[in-house]
Amino acid sequence: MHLPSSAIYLPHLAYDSVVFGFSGDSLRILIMEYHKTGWFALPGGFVRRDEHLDTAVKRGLKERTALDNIFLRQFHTFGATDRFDAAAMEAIMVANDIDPVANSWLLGRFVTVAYYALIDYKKVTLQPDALSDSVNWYAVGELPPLLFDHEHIVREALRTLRENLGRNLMETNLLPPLFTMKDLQCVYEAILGEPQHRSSFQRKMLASGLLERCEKLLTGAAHKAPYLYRFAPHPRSADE
Amino acid sequence: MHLPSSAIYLPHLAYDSVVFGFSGDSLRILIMEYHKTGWFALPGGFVRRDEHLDTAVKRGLKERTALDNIFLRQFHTFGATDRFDAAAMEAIMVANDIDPVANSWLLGRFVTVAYYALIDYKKVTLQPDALSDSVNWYAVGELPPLLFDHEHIVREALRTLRENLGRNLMETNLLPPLFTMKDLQCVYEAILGEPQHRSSFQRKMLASGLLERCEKLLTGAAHKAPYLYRFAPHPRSADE
DNA sequence: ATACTATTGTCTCACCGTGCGACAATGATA
DNA sequence: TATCATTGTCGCACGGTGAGACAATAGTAT
Repeated sequence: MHLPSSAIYLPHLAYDSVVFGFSGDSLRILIMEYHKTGWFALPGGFVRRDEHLDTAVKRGLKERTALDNIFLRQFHTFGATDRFDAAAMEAIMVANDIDPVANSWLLGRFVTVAYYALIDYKKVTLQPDALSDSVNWYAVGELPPLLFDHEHIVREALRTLRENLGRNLMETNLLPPLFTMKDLQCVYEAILGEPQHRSSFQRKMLASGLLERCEKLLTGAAHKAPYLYRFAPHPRSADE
Repeated sequence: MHLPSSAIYLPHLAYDSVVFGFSGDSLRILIMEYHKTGWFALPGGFVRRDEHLDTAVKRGLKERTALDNIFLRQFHTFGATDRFDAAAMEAIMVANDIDPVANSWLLGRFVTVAYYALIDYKKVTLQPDALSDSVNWYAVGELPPLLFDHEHIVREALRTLRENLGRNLMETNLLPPLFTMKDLQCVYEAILGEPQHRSSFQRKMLASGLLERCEKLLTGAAHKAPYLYRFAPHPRSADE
């Protein structure tokens, strides 16, 4: 079986990614399940010796989601000595017919750099890797128990995402090029986990200078046709 | 000469610390100068194989400042492939009579986890390490040219510090246990780099619920004696 | 064609935080 | 006792925000 080798990868250094998906209503996270163990974990990987850290994470994400140009942010590096569970890792290797002795570098301690990503999960075709049975979406709040310190990592990712929502959303590709104010509000509500007041939300968004209003929307809905908006290529400040 | 060995430290992983100091008026940063090279860099170090990442940073800081219980926050991990300059590193080793061949692990690529710290520089006795002539304070904005990507790291540290000022300041030990509103305002102004309006500042701080007011201050100053404040052990919310 | 319904864009109002200036209180000094 | 510098507080104007109200309108039912 093809396995990462200590010759090409930096030892003791890994990354994990918390991939948030959004599809109109709920916020979910990408979780992978290891072969024959029933264990769940965040998708992660290793960094090649001549590769930019950010590039490694993009590469891993592309392998699993077939998506390029993903919105991706590093948020914390976890370096506790007890965060890694060598026994669990060895069990995973055994379940996958990997020789723990020949690959003992995988049993050592790892410092992991954690990233979060935001993608539209309707656009994704999930692709399990060599070690995993499946990669699936789980609603935040209904996650299975995760290996290592991955639940902690998820909590920190969600906290950071909520703090930075305003600054991030424009680049996330979570919305189509043209969208209604209602669409935008749904994204905010899914991520923040609480309803937003319609009229205040609209006023705030319009005042932010991040949006450009376009033409009308006509699709068959029994009500007034809403405007379409797009993210402004060059966000304007207040005085324009 | 005593030198870190690849047997005790995690390879390819380092930390760098941006130590902000405050002494009543200006904000400064701790910069070290390498022996016989005239080159400046941030104080940093390596992580022992059985050591928590955070612990490694605390250890390094204690060696240089003799301070314990420092306010310390991780803010970013820098993982570009071109961030390290092997030629410069080799020159430093030669200037310090270190054999580059026997210590070639130091010439490879390093991913560095960056932290910032906030300390009161009146309480510090600076202690150069084995590789450095001196450790000194430099005002932000008057830094010497720094090695590697350290200027970039400093900019990011300052940005993060300013964003998180409100949440952090209580734990920084930048102020004595009891302090006046004026003292607090000076800290804010040094860090933010711009003057604050006295009365608004006072109102905002009192409303934050982070402060407790104590008795009067009597020290000889030709004016009304100001109240003394301390940080509330259990910050109260608005409704109390 | 007309009435009705659901949704949307906007307006108003009250409230709160903030920049900014004014004023009184007060400890030290002359 | 008078003066001064600094401090605590108050008032005002302004802008952002939560919350509700109302008119506009595209589709649907009658």
